[in-house]
Amino acid sequence: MTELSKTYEPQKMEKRIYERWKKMGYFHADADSPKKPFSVVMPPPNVTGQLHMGHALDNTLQDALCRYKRMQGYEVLWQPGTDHAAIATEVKVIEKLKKQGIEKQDLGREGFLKEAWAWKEEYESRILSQLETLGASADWDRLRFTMDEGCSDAVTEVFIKLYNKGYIYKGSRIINWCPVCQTSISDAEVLHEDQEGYFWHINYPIVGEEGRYVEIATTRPETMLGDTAVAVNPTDERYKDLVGKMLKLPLTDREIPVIADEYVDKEFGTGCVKITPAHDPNDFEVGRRHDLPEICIMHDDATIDCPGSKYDGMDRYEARKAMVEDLEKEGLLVKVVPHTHSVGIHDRCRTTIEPMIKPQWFVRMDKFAEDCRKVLESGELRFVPDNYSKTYLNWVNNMRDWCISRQLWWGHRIPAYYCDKCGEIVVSKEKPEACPKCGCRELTQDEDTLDTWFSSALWPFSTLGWPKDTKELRKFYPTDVLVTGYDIIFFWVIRMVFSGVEQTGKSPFHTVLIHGLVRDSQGRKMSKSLGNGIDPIEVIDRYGADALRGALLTGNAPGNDMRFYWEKVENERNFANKVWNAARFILMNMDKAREEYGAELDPILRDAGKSGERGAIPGGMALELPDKWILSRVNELNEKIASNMDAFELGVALDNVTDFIWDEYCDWYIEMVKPRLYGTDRASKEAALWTLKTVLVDALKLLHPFMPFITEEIYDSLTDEESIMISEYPVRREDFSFKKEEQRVEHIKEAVRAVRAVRKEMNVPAGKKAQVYVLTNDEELRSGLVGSEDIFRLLCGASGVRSAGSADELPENCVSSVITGATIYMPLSELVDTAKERERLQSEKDRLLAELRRSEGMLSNEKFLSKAPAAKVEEEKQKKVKYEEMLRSVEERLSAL
RNA sequence: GGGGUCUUAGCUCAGCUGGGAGAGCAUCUGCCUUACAAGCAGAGGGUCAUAGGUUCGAGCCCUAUAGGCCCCACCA
Repeated sequence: MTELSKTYEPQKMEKRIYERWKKMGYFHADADSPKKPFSVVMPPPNVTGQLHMGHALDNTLQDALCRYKRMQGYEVLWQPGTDHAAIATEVKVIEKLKKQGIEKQDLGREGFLKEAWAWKEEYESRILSQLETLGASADWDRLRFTMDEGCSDAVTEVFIKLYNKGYIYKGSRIINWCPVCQTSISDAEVLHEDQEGYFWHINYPIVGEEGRYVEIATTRPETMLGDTAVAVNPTDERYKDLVGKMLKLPLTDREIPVIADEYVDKEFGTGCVKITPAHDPNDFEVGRRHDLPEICIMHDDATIDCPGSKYDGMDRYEARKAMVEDLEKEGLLVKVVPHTHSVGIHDRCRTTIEPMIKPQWFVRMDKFAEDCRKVLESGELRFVPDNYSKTYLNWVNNMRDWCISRQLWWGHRIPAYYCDKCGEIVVSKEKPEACPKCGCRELTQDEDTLDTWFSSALWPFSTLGWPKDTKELRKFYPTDVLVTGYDIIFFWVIRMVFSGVEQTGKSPFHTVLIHGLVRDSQGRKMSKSLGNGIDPIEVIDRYGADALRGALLTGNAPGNDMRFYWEKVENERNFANKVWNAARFILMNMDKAREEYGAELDPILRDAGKSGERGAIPGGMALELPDKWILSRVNELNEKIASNMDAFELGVALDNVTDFIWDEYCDWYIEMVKPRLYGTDRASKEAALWTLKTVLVDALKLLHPFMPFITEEIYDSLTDEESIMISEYPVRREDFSFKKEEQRVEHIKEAVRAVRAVRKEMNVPAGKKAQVYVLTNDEELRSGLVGSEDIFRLLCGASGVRSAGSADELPENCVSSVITGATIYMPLSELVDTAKERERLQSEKDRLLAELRRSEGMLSNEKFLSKAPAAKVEEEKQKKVKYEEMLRSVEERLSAL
């Protein structure tokens, strides 16, 4: 047990608590445990980066789920790890070396990799410690890295299997080339951006027909050096006679044919398209159909590769300018029309992609797309919220072969070897002794590495030891929930799904919980270039991890974007402070009671809040009305929160817990109980203290998945248990259900609110006490209200509560308020303003009349009576009776004035 | 071009299978009441984008329209 400090200072406790959890081994998952498993793999953060708001949200969600399941008695595995982030890391290391005046090539492959590993060690530890600051309860003993030995084995294994089954092939295709990163990238890594550009209309002279031209339009004139044809639509009457003729390609001495192809849109541009098979994906297809030569005219850095030409060596844009000028000089430039078109850029460095033909490795997608569809349709895989199934299918239905080779050093090297003599390809784990075809003993490994996502695709099972048959795999695979943002459904989720199905026969998880982006307060994406990102660690330093977690989860629906507001964090911190002070209040009063009654009280208070029999209401405990009310309320809450959690409505769950603690527990229950704590009735005091503790313990447990630190700190002070992290999640229990009392207290609350409102409206000074009279026919209600005199004294400045049998028994000049089943009167003669009072009653009357009209309208509608459910009709009838009664009271009161 | 999604109080957003419009912040008015001013109490504020339809009943379901956002797509 620790003493609670006077003020809530998260900075002083969070680290200490986290270290203790770690030391106690609470995060560790035991593969031999008999408990039911619950497993989640952490989306591995890149070793290049640091924690941003997206990570904070993603990991808070996972942590909340894991903590919840752990308390419910599951053997929880939250599998953490990091990703080598091939391109991103390689680029960063290159930049770092450049600053030291070193080029990547100078170091050679081995030397460069050494630098990269050093980088990884440094940045990995940084992001991991940031996750700890957030409170992540991941099993750090099982930390993995996409390039560690086991994960690398899995990568090789999968590559070889897929190759042998024919799902991986090598071929010369047109791929996306990044001239800055100097590597191929997959379609998924290309962003399309609309850019302002031009249409250059150029005349290509027809050979042998002096003065006749074909006018083509292009957005990229520099590629004409690689043109090997001009295409027209076969049905285009305008150009029918041209098909088969040759054109002189300007700025060169080459001649190219006019061909006919369906691909050409007659309506667009001039209807004539220059075909550059080596630098445009569509032209590539056309070229293959017509068996055209593929002339590559660019180096890897996007400078022109055209020996003998004046443009050789120029940058692509420099060449464009020079060529346009030359065309103009030759009189071949017809016109220049402004035109916005979509340009492909690399998502990492935003460089304009250059389509190039290169020999690359690909994964065939048709079968895997089918696998992806199947697991969704069978229900083996589902998305929360469900509408992301559509996004997923949309992707799956449009999948093209996946280019997996990268011209990088940092990554998994492709396990393919080439015979130096005959060129035979051998795919194998180890370098073969000799070429199986020609027997040559000289073989060279492929220089390329694999796309980062190739290894992350295996993450759910490679981290559990696959391809070995480990007990971890048997216990925790397939995993339960994958938590991630909608932005990487394609990059990652889909690839994990088909990899899992292919390698293990199962979807790697049954539920994908999708969350949105954390945006800035103006709704913009947080980004480095805008400089509008907010560092989660800074938020934690100022307000604590609990407050940040609360701010990220509260009121947020799955799949929706959210905005970050400091005010939200502040509000969560205020809530934490509220909980803190409520706990202090209870501890204080328990201490006082102990001083008063000695250790006799201990057995009762010790067991309050325990689960099962020990926490049951002690025999002889004199629970009072408010005690039963709050016990009943928390009992219902326990059930409600669990069902919210099970439905992944974490935002709603947190809101409900917050409302309960702040409003019902603090503002009502604690206030109602104060007179008893300050009084001398021992039995009453005991009941109050027992209830205060019991309810607080349950509420803390419900709150723990969201705010782990503060709940642990208080739990530690309040109970003799080891840790809230391993305590039992509260469940509904019959002995805490008090339906009738719940209703009674709701009436008292209504009465208290009515008295407060009237006093406020009448400007009754806060200190002035006034008698409260209750007029009602409801015997039970009367005794309930009169019996709660103390509550009224404390909560709404009443000097007492008396019952009046009839209006005659009331003092002169009362102010009144009609509530459900009763009218409340206060003799405030010197303050009563009859006109004002009449006005208030009149508006109350109008409100009731409107309610009655609505109610009567429904009840006189025969269709409603015949078609609506009986319970609904009955409910409406009761409302009508209630309103009629209230209306009568208001009218009586009006006529009395 | 295809697909998705949103439009609810001044602002940011909840509103789960259709059954009397909610929260936080902001605003206004009182309170330093011995757990908490990082607090308490009270109040104002919405034709739920528009138009139709289904239904006894629509913020919620269907159709169309307007506007916003996102994703995908090879139109030179």
